[in-house]
Amino acid sequence: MRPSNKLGRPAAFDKDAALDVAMRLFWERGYEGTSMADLSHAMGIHPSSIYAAFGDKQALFALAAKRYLEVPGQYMVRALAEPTFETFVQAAFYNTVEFLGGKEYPASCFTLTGSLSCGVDTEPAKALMLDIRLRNEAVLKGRLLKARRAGEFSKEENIDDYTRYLSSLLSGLAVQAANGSTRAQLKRTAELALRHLGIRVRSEV
Amino acid sequence: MRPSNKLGRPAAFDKDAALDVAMRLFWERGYEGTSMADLSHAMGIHPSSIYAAFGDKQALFALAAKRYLEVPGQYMVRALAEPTFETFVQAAFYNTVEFLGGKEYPASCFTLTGSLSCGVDTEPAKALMLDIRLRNEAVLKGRLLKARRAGEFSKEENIDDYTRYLSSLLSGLAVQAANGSTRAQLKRTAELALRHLGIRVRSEV
DNA sequence: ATCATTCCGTAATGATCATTCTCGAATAAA
DNA sequence: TTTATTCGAGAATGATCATTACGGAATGAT
Repeated sequence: MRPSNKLGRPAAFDKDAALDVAMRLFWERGYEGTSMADLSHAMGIHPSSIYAAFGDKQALFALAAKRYLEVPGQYMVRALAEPTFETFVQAAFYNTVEFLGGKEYPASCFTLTGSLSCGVDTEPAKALMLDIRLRNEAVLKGRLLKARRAGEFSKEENIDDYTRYLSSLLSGLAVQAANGSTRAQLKRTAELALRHLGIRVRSEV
Repeated sequence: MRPSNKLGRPAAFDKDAALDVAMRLFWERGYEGTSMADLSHAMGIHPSSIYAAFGDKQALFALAAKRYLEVPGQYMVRALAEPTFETFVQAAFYNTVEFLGGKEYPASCFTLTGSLSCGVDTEPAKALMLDIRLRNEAVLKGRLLKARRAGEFSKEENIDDYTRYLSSLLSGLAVQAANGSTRAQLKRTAELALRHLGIRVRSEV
C-alpha cells in the first residue's frame, strides 16, 4: 500500500505524466464531469492502479490541483516576483493572457472549471477550488501591502477593495477565455483594464 | 402528451412554481450536480410527472434557463432601459451587486454555475450557458453602439473591446460573489470599477 | 530457485444515474 | 353513468458511477 519501496514489481507508468493527464482532464471537464473511467482511459492506467497510486477520486483531484499550482499556475508566482508595483500588475495581466490564451492548456482557470458548483456529495471538490481562489487573493493582497510599504501604492486606496478588484478583473478574463475569446482579444481586454488602472501597457513602454 | 388540454385529470402542482424550484436547484448545484431525484424531491413531483410536464432533464434545464432570463435576469434589461450611457453603466453595476448580493437567489450567476465545464455527454447544457453569455454580450454591445450614436461614447474607443471589458468586469463580480463576498464588499468592488471607468458612483451624484 | 512484495488486468460490487412502464385515480364530455 | 383522457405513484429499466476483491505477472532479496 505504501509507495516508493524498491521491492516488488515496478510500476509501468510515469506517475507525474499520469497526474498531468488527470489535471488536464479535470481542468477541461470539471470534477463531476470527469469519471474514473474517463481518467483510466486517458491516463492509460487501469482503475485499480489509479487507486493504488493516488487514492480515491477526491485525493486524485487534490493532487491534480496541487500539480496545477506547481506547474501551470506558476505564471502568477512569476508576476509576484516583479520588483515594482507597476511591473507586477503588468506581468499579472500579461501572464494571465498568455496562460488563458495559450494552446497548451484548456482555455480557462482550473479553479473555476474544476468546480464552481456541484452536487451535495461532491462539495469537498468545490471547497478546495474556493480555498485556492481565496488563497490566491491573500497572496495578491500581500503583494499590494508590500507595494504600500514601498510607497508605490497610495495610502488613500483601500487594500482589501483593490485586492478584490484586481482579483475580479483577472477572474473576468478567465470567463472571457471560457467564452471563446482569442489570445489577441484577451490581450486587448487586459490592456484596456491596465489603462483604466493607470498602468502603462507594454507597447507604450 | 401535449399539455394544456382541458380534458382529463388536472395537474396537482403549479407548473411555474415547480419550474422556479428547478431553476434555483440548477442555479445552486449546476446541471451535473443536480439529479432528477434531487429535482423530484425539491419540486415535490414524482419523476414521471416531471417528464410528462417538462420533458427530459436537458429540456427542463433549458426551461429553467428561460425562466432565469425572464425573472431574475431582468436586472440587466432594466439597466439597458436607462436613458444615458452613464446611468446605464451605473445601473448595470449596481443592479448586478443587488442581484449577486441579494439573498433571494443563489449568490452567483446561473450562466456560470449552471455549467461552466462538464462531461462530454452533457455538453448541450454547457453550450446553452455559453450561448446565453454571448447573447448577453451582444446586447451589451448594442447598448454601447446606441451610446456612440448618441455621442456619449468616444469614437476613439473600440466597441468590441469595451464590450468585452465590461462583460469581463461583471463576470468578475459574479466570481467574487461565488467566492463569498458580501453585498457591501461587492458594492465597493463595483464602485472601484466605476471610478476607474470614469463613471460617477451614486454616493457622489 | 524460492520468497516476499508490488503491480497489472479482469471482473465484480452496490449505489445512483436518467428514463419509462404500468396501473389505479381523477376529471370533463357524452 | 359511461367513456375518453390526463395525471400520480411506484416500481422497474439498463447504463454508468466510484470502488474493490482476486489472481497472475514481474521484480528484488535470499
